[in-house]
Amino acid sequence: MRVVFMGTPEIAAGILKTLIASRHEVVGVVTQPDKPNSRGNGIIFSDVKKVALEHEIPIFQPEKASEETFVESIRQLNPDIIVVAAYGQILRENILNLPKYRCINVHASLLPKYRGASPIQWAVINGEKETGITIMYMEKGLDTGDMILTRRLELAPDETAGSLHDRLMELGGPTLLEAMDEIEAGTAHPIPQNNDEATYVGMIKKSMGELDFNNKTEYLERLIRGLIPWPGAYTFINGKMLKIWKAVIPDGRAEVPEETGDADGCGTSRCGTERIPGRIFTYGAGLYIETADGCLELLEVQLEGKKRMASGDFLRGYKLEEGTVCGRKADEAG
RNA sequence: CGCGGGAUAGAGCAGUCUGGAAGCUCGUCGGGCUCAUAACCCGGAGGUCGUAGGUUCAAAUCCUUCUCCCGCAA
Repeated sequence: MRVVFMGTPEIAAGILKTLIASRHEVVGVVTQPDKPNSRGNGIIFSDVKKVALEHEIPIFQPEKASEETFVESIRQLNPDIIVVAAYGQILRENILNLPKYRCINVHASLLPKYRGASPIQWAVINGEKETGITIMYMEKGLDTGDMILTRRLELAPDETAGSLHDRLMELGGPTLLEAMDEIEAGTAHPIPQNNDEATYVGMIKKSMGELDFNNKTEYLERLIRGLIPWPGAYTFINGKMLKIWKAVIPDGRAEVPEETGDADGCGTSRCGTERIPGRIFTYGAGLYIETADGCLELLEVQLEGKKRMASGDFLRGYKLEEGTVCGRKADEAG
């Protein structure tokens, strides 16, 4: 089939690669406009654009995908189908109804759950046991179209959004090709989504990564995994940002053994009786931080301006004073 | 030219302001001690102080250039 592909980030780029390697002909690629580089000068291309450049496929970067001039240029490519994966813009009917086989979408969740922009992260944060890829027809609503194909995937106990992203990216390509085969052969049997079971997730914001240690250990540990590699979970230590790249629940326990002398849930006797969420301390060779109901062991951290490193390395160079409490540097303003 | 931090032994850092013998905590190697240990003791190896120039009797340190890494803001 003649395919126009629309997508932007890495997961879309991975699916595009699979598509290019298949028997289908990718006649055009649509991606978000270039953005200024994060630091210094220059601009940065989307991952999808890089792949398209490598394979010398025509690239379109409209500010708005509903622009009539853009729609017309897609029409002239005469695609049989348009494949969309994490493009980042809402498509209107002037695009949706353009190709013979319409537009299909690769979505990284088991719809109707986790409709929206960040299904991968939330699957991790919510501690889901499984997630997957759904291929569906697109319609006007947000991720509401009829489902063509679903593939499931089990989450590992230490799954991060990054690792899950990679696995879903691998799963997404073949699933897409399979669905396209069915569509072309006329054997696809799209089934409508049960809207009553639908859930929505919005875009991940940077501020979501600021840890509130008044939460439970279990939740914090999942949140940290769900925000890797972006934006990353963080707190503040002595006014400086401390990113937490990897943390575990000590001994796999989150519950506080009550009325014991060392009731901190870590099996340590360091916390004493008074609980101060956010207090950071060392015990043996480990680095820990207190939460509402126990403590987290920090394994990999990154101080503002530094590289990420194992907590042991961090401790070797950082003068950690006893009783230091991490958290917002609120009182500095006065 | 958006703001800022950084580059010193395999790792993490101090030393730079106030120029004057290359240090610390670990790791590593060898030896010792112990029923035992993330234990302790003794000893060793390992660095053109990111690059290129300049100032100076003397530069990790002061001046200039370049490269690379990172945080923030977008």
